[in-house]
Amino acid sequence: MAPAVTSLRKERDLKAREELILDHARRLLAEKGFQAWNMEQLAVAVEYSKGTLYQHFSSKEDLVLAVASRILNLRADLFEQAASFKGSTREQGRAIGLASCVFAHRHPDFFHIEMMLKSASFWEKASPERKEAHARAGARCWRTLYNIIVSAIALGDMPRLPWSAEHATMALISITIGSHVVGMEHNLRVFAGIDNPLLSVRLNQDLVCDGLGWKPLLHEHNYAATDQRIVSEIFPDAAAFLLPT
Amino acid sequence: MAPAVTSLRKERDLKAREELILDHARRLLAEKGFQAWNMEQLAVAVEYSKGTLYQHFSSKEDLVLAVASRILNLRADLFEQAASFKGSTREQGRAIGLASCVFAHRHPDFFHIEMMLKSASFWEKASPERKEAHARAGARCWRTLYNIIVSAIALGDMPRLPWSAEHATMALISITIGSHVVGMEHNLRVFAGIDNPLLSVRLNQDLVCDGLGWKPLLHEHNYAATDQRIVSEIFPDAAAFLLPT
DNA sequence: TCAAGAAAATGACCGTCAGTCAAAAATCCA
DNA sequence: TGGATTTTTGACTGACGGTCATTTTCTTGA
Repeated sequence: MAPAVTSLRKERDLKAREELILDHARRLLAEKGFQAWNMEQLAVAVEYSKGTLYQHFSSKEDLVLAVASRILNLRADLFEQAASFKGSTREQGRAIGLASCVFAHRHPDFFHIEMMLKSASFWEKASPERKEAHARAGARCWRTLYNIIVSAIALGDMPRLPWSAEHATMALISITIGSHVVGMEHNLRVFAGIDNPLLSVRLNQDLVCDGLGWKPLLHEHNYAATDQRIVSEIFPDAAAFLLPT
Repeated sequence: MAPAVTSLRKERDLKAREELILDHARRLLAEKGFQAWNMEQLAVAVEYSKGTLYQHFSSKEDLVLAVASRILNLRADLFEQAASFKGSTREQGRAIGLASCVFAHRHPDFFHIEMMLKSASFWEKASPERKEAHARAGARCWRTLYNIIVSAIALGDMPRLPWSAEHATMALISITIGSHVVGMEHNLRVFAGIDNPLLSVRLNQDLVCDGLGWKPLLHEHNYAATDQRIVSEIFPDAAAFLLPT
């Protein structure tokens, strides 16, 4: 058996190489999508052979899922930062809404990867460990919003009925995902005369929050001021596209 | 030059063969998804050669897009039927909401095809004609809902501000698509304890309609009775899964 | 320092499949 | 009927994901 000190270094090296592979894979995904590159090209880029790639990932899909999970964790990070905003529960919910826009702006390529994950035979080609890791990352996002909504109900900011906290969470996630999907659709944007898709996402989130009766309602509070605070306190570098000029 | 009568028959035969191909392709898509069948298998199924398939469709993606457009037109048919419901504008909107559920129930496999269309390099492999046909089918769905919302605003059922009819349409489409996407996500369903995804779709649609201030609001009207009427008058065979037992 | 054994890296090779095209078959027309 | 035209065919090509026998590198103990 190998000395513990040696095997630890090896493990570290292995982890570093995996990161290297993921970095390059992510770049290729952003630049070319899924089809327009192959494992040989990735191998050349990272300066290892194809066989070595397959020691880290069981398939191309498995690799892409790993990239997706890493980016999804970045989203969860943003959500958790947003949730730390000091204000009413609805303001905290709004901060998460802004976080989803910051994320979309920082990772515009991720949208297509996410759509890919929902389609096709992606999941049956991925390894169980990666699937679980992805589920965990998704759960982080879910939980962050869910906790705020539970607080909102407990504090009386949101009426108890007729929706459970779980369903309110799902509604907000649904409108956010749906708005992003529709916002990417070129034709619909033309029909609806939408030039700033992220603005539509936020308007739609407001709509659902009001529909849920989440107080203070849109017309009861100056949310433009809230947005100012959220941006300056949490996403200072995102002011350019989140706040009206 | 060939006689007109002959070339007409040929055109008809060609069209019939295209339908045959589309029927079988659709079956394969429903049974196996996109990857797990190939053009050779389809050729055997329709009893023509692979080369003949490529006289109708420029690529596998082109063929799948044609299938998708055909199904999307079926959805537009349902929407137009729903829009003919006699009632308030919000009731008509609700009828379209139910139509989207009827569609999801009749074509459960279509969801994955639609997601595929949003991802990857699908569009660059499809022919311009098929892309345009698909855009037309999408526009039919959009327009049906849009017209009702324009009426709603004109009649004062929906406040003029702060959302345009276009944006209200987009919001309802977004919540519908988003709810379907989330409803398909197994993990989220477990988290949220959702056993009937279609019910969530409808609840979320209600949420947005209320958020839009579309009168009569949910608590101002007995929509269970409306649902009864919509189902009996427009979707009589869908009572089993649309109405509470 | 070295040799033997263990572990890791490699890339030639395999099977599959979308898409092509020259040859064959079918159809048309004078 | 036979030659010209159109349509159909399926063998072939190139590309790619994935494998595994061979080679290279590293570890260990004397």
